[in-house]
Amino acid sequence: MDVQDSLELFQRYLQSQKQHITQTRLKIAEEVFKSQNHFDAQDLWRRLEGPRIAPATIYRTLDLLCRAGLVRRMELENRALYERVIGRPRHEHLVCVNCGVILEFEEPLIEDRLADVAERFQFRRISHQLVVSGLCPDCQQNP
Amino acid sequence: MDVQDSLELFQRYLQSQKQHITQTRLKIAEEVFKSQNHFDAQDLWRRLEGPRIAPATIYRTLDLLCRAGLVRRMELENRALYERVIGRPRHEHLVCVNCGVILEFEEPLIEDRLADVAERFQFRRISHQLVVSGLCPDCQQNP
DNA sequence: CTGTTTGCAAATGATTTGCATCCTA
DNA sequence: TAGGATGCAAATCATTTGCAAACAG
Repeated sequence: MDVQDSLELFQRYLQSQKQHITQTRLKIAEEVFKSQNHFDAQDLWRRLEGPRIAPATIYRTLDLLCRAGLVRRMELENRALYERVIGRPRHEHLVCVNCGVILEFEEPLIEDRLADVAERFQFRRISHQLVVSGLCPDCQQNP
Repeated sequence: MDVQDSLELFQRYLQSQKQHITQTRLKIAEEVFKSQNHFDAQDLWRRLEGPRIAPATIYRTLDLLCRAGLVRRMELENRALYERVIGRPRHEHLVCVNCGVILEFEEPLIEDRLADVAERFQFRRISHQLVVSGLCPDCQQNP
């Protein structure tokens, strides 16, 4: 699943929603699909300096990418982070409250539990976010 | 665990931190401990109308209550909700993206998994938040 | 008394919105 | 060519901060 494949999925999503495939959207999506880490809307905007893209458009496009299921948004203290999701295993996050480092872990059993819970409540799941806050190994040493 | 007991714990916390026990802090804490539901800082401020309490003080006091472990803060889309934690079983949340209703569930197995993960990463947990977004039973009927 | 805490008002900062113009389809 | 998409700038809105006055210990 490389950048081109992801872009194609995005285009297919736009078509399915009868939305326009524009240069701006492709430019933003490409930068997102090239990302290796978590980033916020400002980061992305800075990385796209050069082409004159408005912050508003960044937000609008990130929203589209989330709806398309290609990007995940996670709410942290006072800011939202995004990450490419497509072509990556499902995972959750450990966030260090001291240095801010984000570690990822996979724990399929949790997903199973959530499926049970949803069924019990007759709740139709769309997404979830699990964030564990604490101290990473480094910050336990140097507090 | 009633309001008085909770207030006492708060006072004990303040003393342990060498912070003042003020009328304003007690007033806010009391209102928090009386709450039955999730609320945001604005809600709380509105409920305290009458005594002239500044929003800034609400935020500062909520922060203290969280540090004291008596209140939990949860990050939702574009806003933070708080809930009284003391004297209640640990639980996670289902949030309906349509009507906003918040359902709670207990799932101790998830906590166990997180303990394992933390050990594996040598990560010292402080707190976590798990929010499942989706459609509640009602909103599946009337979309 | 002396350092904290508070109210007030102003500052912040991320995100959203209104709108004229531009660009897909 | 028509209606959606974009850039721009202004508007929002929750939260934070600076500071003089009020208060707890």
